[in-house]
Amino acid sequence: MGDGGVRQRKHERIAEELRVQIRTGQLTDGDRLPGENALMEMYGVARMTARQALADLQNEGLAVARKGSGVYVRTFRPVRRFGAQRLSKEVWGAGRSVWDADTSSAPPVVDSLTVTTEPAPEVPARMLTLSTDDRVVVRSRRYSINGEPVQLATAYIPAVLAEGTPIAEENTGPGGVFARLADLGHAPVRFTEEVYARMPTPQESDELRLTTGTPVICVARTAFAAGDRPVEFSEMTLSSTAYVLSYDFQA
Amino acid sequence: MGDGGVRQRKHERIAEELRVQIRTGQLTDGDRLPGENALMEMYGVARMTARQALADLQNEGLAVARKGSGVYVRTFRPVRRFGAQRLSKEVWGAGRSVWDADTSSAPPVVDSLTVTTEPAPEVPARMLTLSTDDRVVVRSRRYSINGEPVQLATAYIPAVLAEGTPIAEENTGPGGVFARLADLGHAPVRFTEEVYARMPTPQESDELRLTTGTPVICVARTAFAAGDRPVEFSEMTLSSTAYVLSYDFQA
DNA sequence: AAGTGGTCTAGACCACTGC
DNA sequence: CAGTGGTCTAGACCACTTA
Repeated sequence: MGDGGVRQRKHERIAEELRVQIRTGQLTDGDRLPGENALMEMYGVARMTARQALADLQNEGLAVARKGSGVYVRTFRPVRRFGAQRLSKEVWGAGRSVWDADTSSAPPVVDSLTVTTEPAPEVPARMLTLSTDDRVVVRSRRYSINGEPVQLATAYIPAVLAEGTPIAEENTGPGGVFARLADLGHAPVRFTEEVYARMPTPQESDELRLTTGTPVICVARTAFAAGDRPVEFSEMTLSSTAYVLSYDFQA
Repeated sequence: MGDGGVRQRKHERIAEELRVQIRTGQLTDGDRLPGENALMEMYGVARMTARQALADLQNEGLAVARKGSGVYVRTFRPVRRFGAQRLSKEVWGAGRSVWDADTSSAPPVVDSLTVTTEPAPEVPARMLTLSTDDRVVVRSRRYSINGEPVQLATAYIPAVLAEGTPIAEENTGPGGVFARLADLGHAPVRFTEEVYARMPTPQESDELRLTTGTPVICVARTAFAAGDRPVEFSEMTLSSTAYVLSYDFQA
């Protein structure tokens, strides 16, 4: 005691100094941080202490490590809007994909797609007011932008509506699933969306090529046709580095 | 070579076995995981290897460490709805706080509050179509549920509207800021909200008492009065363990 | 007082990157 | 091939919790 202040852990002190350099712009987006060896010498610490400091920054999402190369500054700069207007009738009604509604440059591309028909899993069953004996068409896909995977999505449509229609095919045709539902007289008129955030599972981390310190945003959406009949349920997992969601509503 | 498969890192193997026990329900919410010493003996590994396995689980949000006690399973179970309907006119129009619209039990409580008037920071200035020379009333607060902090929020209201009114006081009276804006003839009629997720800063982590592996959800909301005049801008930082956002909209 | 996780040291070997 | 981060070992001391 008597040392005049709080004892600061060495790795915290190192991390904080690097954090300041990032915050003030001395180090910015692609810049290389001092490596383990450099920090060991600069601060006279052991390897694991230097590593801990760098790990702190990575877990905060401020840095990414590239094996064999170095640790680099990563500033948060999400790219793509994911808004309610993407579901407006004008968009899919006109035979364009909902994604065309997005503002920025390159549109997401479906990168992998599987379509199956199977008994409804518990959550989709509940949201679609089905029993788990009822069957649903399941469309799982991954979206990428410029070769970077950004979203995993799984849509569930009751088999009674979708079986034998283009909805159960790989290619649903212009306007996508919603346009086909409209053709069948089940045009969605209302949506509810639930949104939360969490850390990815190792599998999601892999499929979306996420780096340490990158959470995902989970969106669960239910589409209702006239008479409040639920006709589609989707679960989406978005890379938080790729998306900002936007919503607009009246008082 | 010749070992017949992919080399699996020891800490990954340990983490995966624990993950499976969590996924299958052998270990659930408050359960204590095997500690560092136990894992060292069970797998014949060094302390740092056992630590790495436990750290992996913590960074995924599957476990929390309690110093001097152990590492415990944490399953994701958000508590509180944060939806668009909280902003409907019926809610604040009737002199109740927007939070009353939330469904579940104990309402969030303001736990610390500062009100100042100052030149508009860059982002609020842009959203309120002000210059950074213009002044704004800044209301910063922290909300807690049952003593657990869950949200940080900062609201910005143009000083030309708010100065000398209850909006610049600590206690804004029934219905809050929106009701007072309505009294002044600037009732919000439309809102836009932008939502994204990221890892917390060390300061946020502290103020919201977040454990490792808990992201935050950031919400930036702008309220518009008649004639699309922006009258309030709020930045909110929500603990992802406490909130599910919900939205409802028409095609 | 015993056990726990948190910090730290001082080594080692590996796979990968980039010149 | 030199340098990097990733994994791993085998110790040590500390602050904290629990009983």
